[in-house]
Amino acid sequence: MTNSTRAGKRERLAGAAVRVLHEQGVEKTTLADIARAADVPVGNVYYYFKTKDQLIEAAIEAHGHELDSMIEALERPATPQERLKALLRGWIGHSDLTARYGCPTGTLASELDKRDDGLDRAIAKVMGRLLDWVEAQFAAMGRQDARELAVALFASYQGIALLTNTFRDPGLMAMEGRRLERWIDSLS
Amino acid sequence: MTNSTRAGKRERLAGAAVRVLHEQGVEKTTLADIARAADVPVGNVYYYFKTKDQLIEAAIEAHGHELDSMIEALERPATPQERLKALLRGWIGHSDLTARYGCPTGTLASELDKRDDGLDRAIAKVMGRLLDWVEAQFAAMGRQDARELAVALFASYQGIALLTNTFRDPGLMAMEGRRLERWIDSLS
DNA sequence: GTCTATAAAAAGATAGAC
DNA sequence: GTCTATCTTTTTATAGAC
Repeated sequence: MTNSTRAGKRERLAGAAVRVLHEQGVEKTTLADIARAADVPVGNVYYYFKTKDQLIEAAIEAHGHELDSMIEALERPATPQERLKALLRGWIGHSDLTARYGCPTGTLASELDKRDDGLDRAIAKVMGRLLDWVEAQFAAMGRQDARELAVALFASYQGIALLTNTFRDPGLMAMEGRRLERWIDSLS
Repeated sequence: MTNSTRAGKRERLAGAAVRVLHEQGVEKTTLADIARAADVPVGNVYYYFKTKDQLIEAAIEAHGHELDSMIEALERPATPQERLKALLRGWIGHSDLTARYGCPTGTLASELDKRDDGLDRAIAKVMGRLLDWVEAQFAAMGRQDARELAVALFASYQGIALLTNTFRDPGLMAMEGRRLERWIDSLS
């Protein structure tokens, strides 16, 4: 087998892990679940990842790359206000998935915090990159309190994702999303 | 042994479970952990609870009673604005604990959602009672959009609790708490 | 009613055939 | 490099002595 095939399976496992960890949570997910989703035999997983931790770490990295791509796409709109609203609309667009499984980043962060491996720091870094991007938008709007506003917006999203998930009601996310859009408009 | 002793151990187990589940999470917590915290032999747990699920359910109920007591205490201030700000200050007062373990209700809701027993509905009901109380305060302020405001406030709290936990920074909670106090004042 | 010892099941990890 | 079979550990749950 060539190296490219090897890389392919590794990435397939990491990609499948992102999906399955979001749907089932870290602790309820077995290596067998991920292997099945990636169409790889269970025992073979250990050729690519020495431990379950290393596979989770790869999943965090893969999820981080997805978020980085999202951020890149969000750079298109001309004004920071429009960019932030595009972010909000992206979140609202996933409200059905959020109602079922919560925010992928938030649920992962919450669960990894309970483990004593260092993986909670990895997901914190990923979340930090998105938070920094939001802060940059508020700064571009000329706000001195950009960090505080970024934390507020991000917290509102994480919180409404949790409520949407807990009450299984995508409508909550749509309602709060509209409110946050009005709030962003009011800041200009 | 008398019934009162029996009830005592049952409640001690449920109370210990509330604490340990908050600190370690549902999935990382074993019955042995809870038994140790309650000072009860492991095997004896099954005399009081037939399954782990039933013990978790009792913990949810006990946590619900704690929240109900908190709500009762929050009724003291004369105006709804003061009552909401008292709630905020209570949250801020727990920011160190939140930085270490997250919001007890939110982390529980997030984790229980991944299980296929029905316990996620139980924690949703508990959270719903607090949300309803917040809504009642906004309604008492004469707001027609009381539900929307209640969802927004509660989401902000749940979200900032998650960020506070993820970044291990109690200061985030203090900062957002002050912002929310100003926001409540601005609504009158 | 209380507790110990142990069974049963699940999941992570490894050895070794191919 | 790939995969099967199996070992080990952990944790839930039960049987039965006291």
